[in-house]
Amino acid sequence: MEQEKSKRELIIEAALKVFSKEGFYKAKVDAIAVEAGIGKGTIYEYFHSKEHLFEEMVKFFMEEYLHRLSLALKQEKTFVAKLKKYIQFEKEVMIRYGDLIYVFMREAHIIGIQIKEIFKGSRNKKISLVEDILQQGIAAGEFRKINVNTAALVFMGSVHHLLADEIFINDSSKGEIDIETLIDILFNGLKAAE
Amino acid sequence: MEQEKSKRELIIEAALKVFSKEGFYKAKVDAIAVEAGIGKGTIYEYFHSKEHLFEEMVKFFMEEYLHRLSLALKQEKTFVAKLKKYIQFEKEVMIRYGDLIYVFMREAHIIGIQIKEIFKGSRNKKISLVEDILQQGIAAGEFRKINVNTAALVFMGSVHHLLADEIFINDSSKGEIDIETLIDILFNGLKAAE
Amino acid sequence: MEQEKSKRELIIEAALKVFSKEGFYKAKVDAIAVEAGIGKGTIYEYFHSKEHLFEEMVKFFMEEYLHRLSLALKQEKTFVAKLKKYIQFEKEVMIRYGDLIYVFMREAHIIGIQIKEIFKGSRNKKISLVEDILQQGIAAGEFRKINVNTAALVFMGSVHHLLADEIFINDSSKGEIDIETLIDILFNGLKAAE
Amino acid sequence: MEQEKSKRELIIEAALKVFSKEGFYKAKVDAIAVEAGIGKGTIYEYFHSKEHLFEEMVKFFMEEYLHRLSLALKQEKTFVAKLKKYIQFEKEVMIRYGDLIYVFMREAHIIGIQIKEIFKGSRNKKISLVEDILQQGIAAGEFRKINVNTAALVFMGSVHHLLADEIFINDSSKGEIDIETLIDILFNGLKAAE
DNA sequence: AATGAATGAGTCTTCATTCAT
DNA sequence: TATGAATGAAGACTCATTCAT
Repeated sequence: MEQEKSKRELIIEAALKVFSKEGFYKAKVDAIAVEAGIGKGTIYEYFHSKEHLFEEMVKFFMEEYLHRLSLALKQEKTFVAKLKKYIQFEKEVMIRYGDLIYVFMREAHIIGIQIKEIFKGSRNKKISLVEDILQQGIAAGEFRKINVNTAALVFMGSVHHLLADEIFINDSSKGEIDIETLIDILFNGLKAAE
Repeated sequence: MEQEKSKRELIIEAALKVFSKEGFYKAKVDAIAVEAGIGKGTIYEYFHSKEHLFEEMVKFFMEEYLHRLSLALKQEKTFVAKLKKYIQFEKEVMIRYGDLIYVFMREAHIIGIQIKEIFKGSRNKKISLVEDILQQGIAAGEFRKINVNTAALVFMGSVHHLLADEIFINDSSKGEIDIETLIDILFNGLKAAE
Repeated sequence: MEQEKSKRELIIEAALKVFSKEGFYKAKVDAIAVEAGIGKGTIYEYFHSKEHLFEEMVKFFMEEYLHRLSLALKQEKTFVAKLKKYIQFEKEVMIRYGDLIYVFMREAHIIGIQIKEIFKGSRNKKISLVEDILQQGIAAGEFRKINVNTAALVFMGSVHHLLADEIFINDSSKGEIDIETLIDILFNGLKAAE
Repeated sequence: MEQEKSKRELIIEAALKVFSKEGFYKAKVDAIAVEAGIGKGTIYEYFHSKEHLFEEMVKFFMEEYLHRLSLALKQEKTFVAKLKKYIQFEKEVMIRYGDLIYVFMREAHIIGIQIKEIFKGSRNKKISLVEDILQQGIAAGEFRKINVNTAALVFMGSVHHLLADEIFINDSSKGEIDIETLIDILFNGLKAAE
């Protein structure tokens, strides 16, 4: 039982490596087996099909991702520190796995797997985490009583775009985005002082 | 001559429909031929391979996209109107073609096609268009002298995320994002008045 | 009429070049058209199919080949000179066209074209030419009253093998076979003097 | 191990049958699979491609051929018996496989496979076998001190031509060549006694 | 008569999946 | 339970042939 769970995770982690690098169609089941250090047939002892493995891997990744993000944010006290932690966390994930969530969402859609609900749920949880931080800022009197959902998406989108720009377009594998300017813009806005 | 160009474009447009719906690997050359209303072999009269067709289609789409965006922005006078036009334009493209640029970029990477430069160029042109608008705002004394590159990415990322959230996650195929709140946040910031 | 014959021959000669270099299957009708400097469709005005063109080309080649060989041999008076002329002629053909007759025979067989009779007829004519020379030697009292058919095949086979060895195996594109030794062996035999 | 070698050879032998009958281009991988009584995909477990299979089959055939010829010749004591054995061996091979070596050489050349060296090596080994026999005759004082290389080629070419004439042209599937006359001509020459 | 753009039947090859061991 | 040899459905691509101009 313990053994089986361990092997299952072994496969999922190998799948994560291969699918994130090759995408669903270019990834070979063979390559995943090699990555996991097991026989090809063994994969089919734990998953009905390549699609099923992909689906389970997505679930695993999303849960793990949200769990770790949640833990990371909890480690910080102030909402500013939390926002900066969020940026840091996203940066590390993007450097390691690339723009995986977008990619998985897209591929799941093409494959026809019904995991939209998983993405929706995960995404909403993630948004909630950011909304909570912003709410904390409002409660502290530091932020205006703005629509936190929109604000959360603005923040997340900004971070995502800045990171993607650095990492995927400018090939800066460090993703050295201008955090201070970002925070400044989001906090103080673009408008000139009247 | 005129005829040939017409047939080439016919294929590219069919390819755009099929590739945007199915992605590179799931798309069948056959399906593109059917979509174009021609024989399978005809595609190979105009493109060496499926990959070549994909590459040419991406170039075509990116050029067309930037050209239209540029025209749309020129139609507006004030920078506020331009920013709203940008949102409108992005919304329409995303509703029609989905998150194509992200998708194409990812797939091109996996296929191994050397079109990163095309994306890079296009992306930089698009950023420039937004930077120009923000610069106009600064020149008009309405915006602070902020780093326009970061600001442009913040704006674009915000718009993209809000739209993607509406269209892909919440299935609101209209993408009814909260433009006023977005503009308010970006202009005035999150901070409470002191 | 004159015009048509000319174009037909033009195509056959182009076909000869391409088929002798590429073989039946690898040769493209397109390549033959390019070689002939005409449009692809034009070939089908003169021949029903690739097979038919191949068949007609084989007939043309065999007739031309035998005609020229016959003329070349007639130019020589003595049977020794004729035999040497035969070697010279075979050498030139083999350098220019490769081992075409074998090849055509083989390919015709595979394609399923009924030209075995053509080869049979041509081959028998060629054997007759050599038999006549040998008969001339016998008549002159220079040769024993040996079975001329077998002797002709021995001579032809010897020449063919020596040439093929030089040209195809040892890459000596000149085919410098040891004519004197060949003639010596065939005339005087291998046996030591008693 | 034993099993794998067995399956590999099974495929090669099926390939030999099909390629020798159809030639490289007309032969279908499917047909080879059917001939071998296995699935189409299995062939690709043992060979990268149709070309690779062809190449390996040629190597196999050439080695087997030379090995058997060598053994057959060793069984005979006198050089005359060895020469007759050579003829007998060639006849059997040609009846069974056709003019395979010529054909394979030609096709390998067209396909562009680099097996010319294999043919060259095999051919030289075969020539050596015949040269050794002739050398034995010279050593025994039965043959003149003639150039054995040329003599070997004369002998081999004569045999080949006589057999090809019988088998391919005159459709005598028995290849009943006139061995006595051949030996007589080669031993005693064509010349009339002085 | 001459052309070459258009076609689609035909073939090699890949790879997810099965199943005997 | 774990394996990997065997399979064959599926798909990219080629090229002989047609036919409208």
